Amino acid sequence: MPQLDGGGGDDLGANDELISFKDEGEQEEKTAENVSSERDLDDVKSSLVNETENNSSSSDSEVTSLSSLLMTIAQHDSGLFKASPYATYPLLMIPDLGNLANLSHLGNPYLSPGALSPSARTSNKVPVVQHGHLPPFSPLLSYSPDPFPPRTPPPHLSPDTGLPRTPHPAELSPYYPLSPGGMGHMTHPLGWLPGQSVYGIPAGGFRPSYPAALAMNSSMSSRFSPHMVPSLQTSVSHPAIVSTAIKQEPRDGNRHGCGVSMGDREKEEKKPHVKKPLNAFMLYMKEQRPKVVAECTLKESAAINQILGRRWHSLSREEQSKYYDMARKERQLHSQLYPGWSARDNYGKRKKRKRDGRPETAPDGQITHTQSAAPEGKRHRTPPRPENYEK
DNA sequence: ACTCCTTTGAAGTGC
DNA sequence: GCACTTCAAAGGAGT
Repeated sequence: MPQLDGGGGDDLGANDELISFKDEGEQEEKTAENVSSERDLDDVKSSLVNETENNSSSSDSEVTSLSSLLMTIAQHDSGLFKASPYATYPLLMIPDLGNLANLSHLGNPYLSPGALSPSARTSNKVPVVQHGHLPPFSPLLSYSPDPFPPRTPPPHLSPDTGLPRTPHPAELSPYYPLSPGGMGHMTHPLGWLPGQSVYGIPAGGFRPSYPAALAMNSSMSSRFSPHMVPSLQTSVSHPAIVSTAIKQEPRDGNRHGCGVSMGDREKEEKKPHVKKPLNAFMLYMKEQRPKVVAECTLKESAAINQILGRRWHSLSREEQSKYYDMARKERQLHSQLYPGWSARDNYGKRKKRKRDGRPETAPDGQITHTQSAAPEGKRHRTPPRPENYEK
């Protein structure tokens, strides 16, 4: 494992204990990994493909089972993907919030040079100005102390009236093209990839996306005096926001089974579902999945994820730290955008899973089940984070 | 149409 | 503080 002497001084996760859930076989595999690290990827790929194809055509149910397929993958996966996972590492994440200005020249889609307010340039924190009368995302709309706004009306102002108009994110970031209907078709440069389906956008619109909000924060803060800040009830949604009414629509009349009245239920359904920020591994998966799919023709996500899990473990501490860093920034931004959000809010948003086939009661009283796939003793705990990790 | 599978990590809950 | 649970993504497979 590339990780991490989780010493107490390790700010990557000093308090977290690294529990390897690799079994002994995987230890051996680790050695084999080194030995086979130079194997021709094409050979492995073709082997994988062949075996996969054989599996799919075989009448042997043992062979066709997913588990046997995964065994096959496991056999071939040792040291399989040694290419740097950063060969195409995009500058996806909002860089360290305190260093945004320094990084903006690198092509960060969210920022233009000089977009940050002085406070943002010098602070590690996203400037937060919380006004009770503003919508929840207002924290990102800090007002710039910049006393010298541009004399010419910015694009956010109507050329006719000089009054503020709501800037569309497409105007703020190249990543947010306008959809034909005028609704913002938001895609997150981090992996909310172009063409990816957009999460539910309620009529009134949601808060702006991370990048859009940040772009707004950046650009507007230097352009607008407080009274000029336009409404941000744009028709934009963050991919993390899912309209419950659209994505989580219960089919029965009383899915929650707790006597929720129709009105309450409707309200609940319409309440946007703010998703969890992606963790380091999820970010890694999002980035690497297409490569793995292309490399081994596998499409089954479960199999892909197993491969990605192994590749994740094969990453060096430094490599992993990049993703931990990205994830940390995601969480920071998420918390800035949704200060009151809790992961608990989403409990029960998914269909519950069973544990050992037994129904289980979730914290909210719903039937649930745990990660049945993780065998006893292999269940993971939070591993230590890379060296520069900060909560 | 819906759920499961499979991975790791963050965060929540309960003791 | 520990153990456990849930949910983030993904898409094929199974019901």
